[in-house]
Amino acid sequence: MKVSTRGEYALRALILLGQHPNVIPIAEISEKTLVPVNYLEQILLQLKHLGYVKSKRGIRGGYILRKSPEQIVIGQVIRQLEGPLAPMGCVSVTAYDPCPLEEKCLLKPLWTLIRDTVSQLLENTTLNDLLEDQISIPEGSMKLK
Amino acid sequence: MKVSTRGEYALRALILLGQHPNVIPIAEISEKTLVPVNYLEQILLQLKHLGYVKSKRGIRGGYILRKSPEQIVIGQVIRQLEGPLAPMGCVSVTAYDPCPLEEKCLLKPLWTLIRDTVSQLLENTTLNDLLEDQISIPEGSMKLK
DNA sequence: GATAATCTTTAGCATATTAGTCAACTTTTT
DNA sequence: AAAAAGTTGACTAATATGCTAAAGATTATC
Repeated sequence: MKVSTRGEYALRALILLGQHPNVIPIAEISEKTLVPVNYLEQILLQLKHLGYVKSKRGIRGGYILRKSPEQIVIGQVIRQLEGPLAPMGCVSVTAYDPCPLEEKCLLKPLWTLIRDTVSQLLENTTLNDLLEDQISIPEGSMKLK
Repeated sequence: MKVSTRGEYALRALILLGQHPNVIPIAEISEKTLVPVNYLEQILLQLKHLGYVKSKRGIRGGYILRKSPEQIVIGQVIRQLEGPLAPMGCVSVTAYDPCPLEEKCLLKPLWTLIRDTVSQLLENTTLNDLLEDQISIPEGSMKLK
């Protein structure tokens, strides 16, 4: 049930960019986020292609947010960087992968519930929520049965 | 955010065993769950060492549940078979792994929330719940802010 | 007690993923 | 022109995953 470094690193970079309105060179992002420069380049490039950031070349170049923090949905970033949020292919909406057992599978409801829960959580969190440190425990939290 | 086949297969086997009160040979479990025999042997062995099942050797041998379905907590099975439920080491209770950013990390609250949510879900589901197909969407579902 | 079914255990392998490095190249600014 | 900075792609090392092979140990039944 892990999130890979790629997603984590991307979010770190986005947070840093969200905290500063100006262009920041990769080297500085790397320092502040503790992500190796060369690896970070790949990730920033991908974020650029996805439209989250834009880059400026040359002597005072670097990266800057393209979308506003309210428009950047964490769930989407993670999905785009490291694949479906679903724990199993059989319950993935973005990468459905059928399974021969499916019909009478007693596990599917559980995987579905997990998928829905995690998805709901991440789809309703934006970069802005993170920046404002507004993540909190939902009120009437999870109850089964 | 994937669950590996190992956890999935273990649960499939436990479900099958939970559905039958008698000893079932590996070959039959393999057929019914669609898991390769040799791989299944490893997994059942691990489940045996963990105390979930017991085995009977010889000509009418096979596997049978050791604990009752109510006592088998899905979250624990998954954790024991494939490691911590937490999405990141920095928020894992069973395998905490510090991170230099931690203090001012704006991501940690999010990871914590995910960990707590998934954990709560899986820790409150037993094999019995699966057998009775009683997994359902929690009432006052997730709300952020 | 032989034997056949079954469990037990170890070793190994192929593939995929992850994390990261390196180096050459292009663009832009000064 | 030169320097700073982004762009790109190839390449590597480590690890995890999914699975196979095979030899050995145990036990129920005849």
